[in-house]
Amino acid sequence: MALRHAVLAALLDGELSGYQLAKAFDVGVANFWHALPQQLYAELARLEREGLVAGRQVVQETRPTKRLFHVTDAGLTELERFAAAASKPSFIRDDLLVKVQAADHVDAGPLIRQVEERAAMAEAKIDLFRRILRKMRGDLGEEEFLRTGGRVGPYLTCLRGLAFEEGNRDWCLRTAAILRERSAAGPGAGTAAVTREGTTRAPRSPEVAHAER
Amino acid sequence: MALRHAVLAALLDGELSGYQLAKAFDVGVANFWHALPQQLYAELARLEREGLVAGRQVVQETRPTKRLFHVTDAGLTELERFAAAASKPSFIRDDLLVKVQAADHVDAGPLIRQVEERAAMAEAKIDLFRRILRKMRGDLGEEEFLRTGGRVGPYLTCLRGLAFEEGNRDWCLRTAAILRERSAAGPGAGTAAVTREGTTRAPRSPEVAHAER
DNA sequence: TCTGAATAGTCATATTCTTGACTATGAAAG
DNA sequence: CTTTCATAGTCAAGAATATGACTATTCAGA
Repeated sequence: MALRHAVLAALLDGELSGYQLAKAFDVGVANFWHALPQQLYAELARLEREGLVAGRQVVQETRPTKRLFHVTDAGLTELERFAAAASKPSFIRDDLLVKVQAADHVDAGPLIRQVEERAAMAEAKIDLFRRILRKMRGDLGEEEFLRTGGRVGPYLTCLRGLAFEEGNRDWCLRTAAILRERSAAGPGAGTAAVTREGTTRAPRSPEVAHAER
Repeated sequence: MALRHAVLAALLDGELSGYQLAKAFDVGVANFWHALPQQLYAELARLEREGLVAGRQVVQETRPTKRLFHVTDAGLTELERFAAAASKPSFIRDDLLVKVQAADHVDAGPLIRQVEERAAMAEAKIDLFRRILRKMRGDLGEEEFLRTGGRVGPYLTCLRGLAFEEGNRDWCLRTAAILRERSAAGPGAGTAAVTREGTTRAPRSPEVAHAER
């Protein structure tokens, strides 16, 4: 039940429509959470039923009518409660890491391409985050903004996003370089064959094994 | 469907029981994926039905009987296919970031405590990862190991985990320092009250609003 | 000797997230 | 003048994850 709180937190900086929320929680700017439009519309409906957010309809001349949501006092209270409760640790869950884990046993070519692609994506996010941060702090220097500025929450989460993507990029570049070097230097073949004989797949070592079926 | 591949990747380094897998996918060492024991036992059963892993029973004198699993050739082929397919981007999803996003609107005290607690957890993981890396590379220096060693996959994912936790720790310490400073310097109160008047909660700005209900 | 932790594994339920649709409208691009 | 993009939102179904409880045995410590 953290999506609801993520939505509440996102709505703190001003009213947003479901559609705007969906964009914020999608690509790029999703610094602190990620969710698809369907989830967000559903969550907004639930939150409204429970009185934690309230929406008002805004009829537009040029665009379809939308509903802008804002956090109610009850919502703020709930957020307060959530913020004071224990956080569950966060885990990494990344396709690409699974593939790198298996790097010694699979074809290096496609893997290297994907790692480099990821590095490029990280670079793009880094640019984006830097722009967002500049915009948030305005004329002030970072240190000054963090001491004296208003609403540092979004700035801090964006800083985390930036550092994360920098770490991502650096690791991807290094990993790509290493995999390239190894697949070039690999004795004979540069593919999975190298390790299929090289390392032990250990197809049944004796061990303590008494019975076996 | 990435858990199955995470399991396959984890089994590449040698046979493991469901229980051992569960430990690897739980706290700490879960560098590239995280899952609970129930998921893993279920996934192992599925993988075995589909012939991607095979298990052998090992009766132990002192401990309950266990089953050790290893990846079959079909499993290796499937992993190969997975590694060559496109990766879906990974997203951050973190309770603590949601709370920090709302930092300007909630009580700073509990939040600071949690951020510092997280910093300590990160520090512990850093130590753990450093130990694991040292063990993996043995006598070799890191660069040398990455060039010439066997099975660099796990080493690389562990490096990512290390960098991630270092980023975590640094960000947590900085965030805690900033929140502390601000809650100390806050005019009058150091709590949510600061922003409840300070920044705009914008309870209905006029905007384009034609109709409203 | 009792207690708790570690080993080894399972069941059922509930929540959450993802996939793949589908309805509309207006504006810009070709 | 048609296609595509951006806005705005919704439904249904399925896969993946999480929660909580449960059965056993052995070893170490109070």
